[in-house]
Amino acid sequence: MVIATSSDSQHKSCPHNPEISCGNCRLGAICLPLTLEDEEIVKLDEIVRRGRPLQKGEHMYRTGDDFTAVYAVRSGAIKAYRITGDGEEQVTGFYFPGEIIGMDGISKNKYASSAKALETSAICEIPFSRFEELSRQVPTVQRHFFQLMSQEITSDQQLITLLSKNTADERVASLLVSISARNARRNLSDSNFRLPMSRADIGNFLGLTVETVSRVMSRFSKQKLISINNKDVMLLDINRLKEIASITD
Amino acid sequence: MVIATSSDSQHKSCPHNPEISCGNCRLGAICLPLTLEDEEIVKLDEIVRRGRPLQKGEHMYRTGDDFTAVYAVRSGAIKAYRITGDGEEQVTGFYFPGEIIGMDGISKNKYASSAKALETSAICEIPFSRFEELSRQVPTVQRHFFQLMSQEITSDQQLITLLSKNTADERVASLLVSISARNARRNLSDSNFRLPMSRADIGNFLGLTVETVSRVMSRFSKQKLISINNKDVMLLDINRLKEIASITD
DNA sequence: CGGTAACTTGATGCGGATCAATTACCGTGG
DNA sequence: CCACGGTAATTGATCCGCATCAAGTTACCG
Repeated sequence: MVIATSSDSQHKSCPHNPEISCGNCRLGAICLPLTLEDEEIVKLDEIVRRGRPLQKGEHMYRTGDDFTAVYAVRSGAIKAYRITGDGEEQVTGFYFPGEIIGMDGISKNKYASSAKALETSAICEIPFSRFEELSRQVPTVQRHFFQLMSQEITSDQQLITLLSKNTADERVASLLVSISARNARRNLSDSNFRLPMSRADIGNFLGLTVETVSRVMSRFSKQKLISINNKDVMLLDINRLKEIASITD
Repeated sequence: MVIATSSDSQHKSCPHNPEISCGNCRLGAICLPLTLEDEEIVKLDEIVRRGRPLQKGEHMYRTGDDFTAVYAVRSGAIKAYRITGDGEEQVTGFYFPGEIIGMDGISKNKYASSAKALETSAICEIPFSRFEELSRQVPTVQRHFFQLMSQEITSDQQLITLLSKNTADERVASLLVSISARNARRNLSDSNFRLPMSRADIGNFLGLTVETVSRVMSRFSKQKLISINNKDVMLLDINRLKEIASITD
């Protein structure tokens, strides 16, 4: 093995490593391959394209771009957003490793939203026409993709409920608990993590201003529910947070 | 033809008439068969089940029921809603003839929401496992269903934006314009219709109280934008309403 | 290390919620 | 057909949570 001279010599263990397949990706258990047999994963692998990682701020796609593919996040974090009639941004979701994004493009064959990287992120591109074909051949793939889209619908509906009924405290607690749960799914700490998005993005997503988000988090901190150091968060009392978020399912 | 003695002798021209197939349903142009060839419509017809009409207040399904089918509304109007952690209702959508409901049940194989009739409604039940099979055989069916789910996602995201950014006036105007457009799609009047849902349902859906909905509508009425007589609405200045709703797409 | 963007904290104001009281509607039975 | 009771809708008065405006403070990046 050649000793690398540049600083990216640690590349092989880097989570953005492109030399990976669905078969050996440690996200297999939560990503698209979830229910697949080995030979089906091979077929999926033939379709999936892995490009260079996106840098922070780079777009995967923008509103109005021709829809060609859905994307699986392999590392990093992505935010999806739309632009309102009067030019404002509305964040519609945050996507973490193992999650699929871009399904809103199917209906009109153009993306209805934009997606950009919140930090350096590796992405698996899944060209849709080839994937559609695979779906027809492999019932479990079709079923699983129906389920993924359905999941997107139910999570959007949860957000609708949140925006319609909940207070600022409840909204912020919900987001923290949600991120915690999604970390747990990836076998990461459910109580100690870094928020990849800005306070502005959080506020935008939750239908609150930056100031309100900041105040709520400060208050949670004073109440010893969380401990914050800029973007690093520690959940000190997850159960209480869940209560505040009034998580039922 | 036998002269009917009972008052439902007008049954044959009634929109709830069960003696109908996808092939002769006048909603074909906007419903599931949209893109299908004649022989494919026949296959779809073999799957679709048409039961007796639902009376006002009757449920199609409830949260937690086993997911077995998606449903097409043939006549009437349906509201979908979930129950929040603290027992409150959150209306997530209204569904009119030609629209498909129940797709949120796919992901967990249980319905995530409940659906009930706002007035007497005829429903086409589409058993999902048989439909899945048809999707695999007929690519256009699969594609069309992907599109329907995607559409549900984008319309949920529009609602998210509405709830997050818009004022009471904008929300109410949006709903009126939306219902108007959906009526137009069915070749009904886009300016003169009856709201099948209560003010409470409207408010719940839009994240407002009954009182606010009532006030906004009264104000719109004073401004000669609409004319209201209980549930009957006439849109007097659709363009202005669209401006208020700041419809872009 | 300077400049700028991100974040925090405080003071004030407003849109819509809440509380309260009529008024209009509708199904039901006399 | 009309009287009546219950529900839905309207209208008014008050209140409160979060937005807005403003002023620091801290992190970040070239």
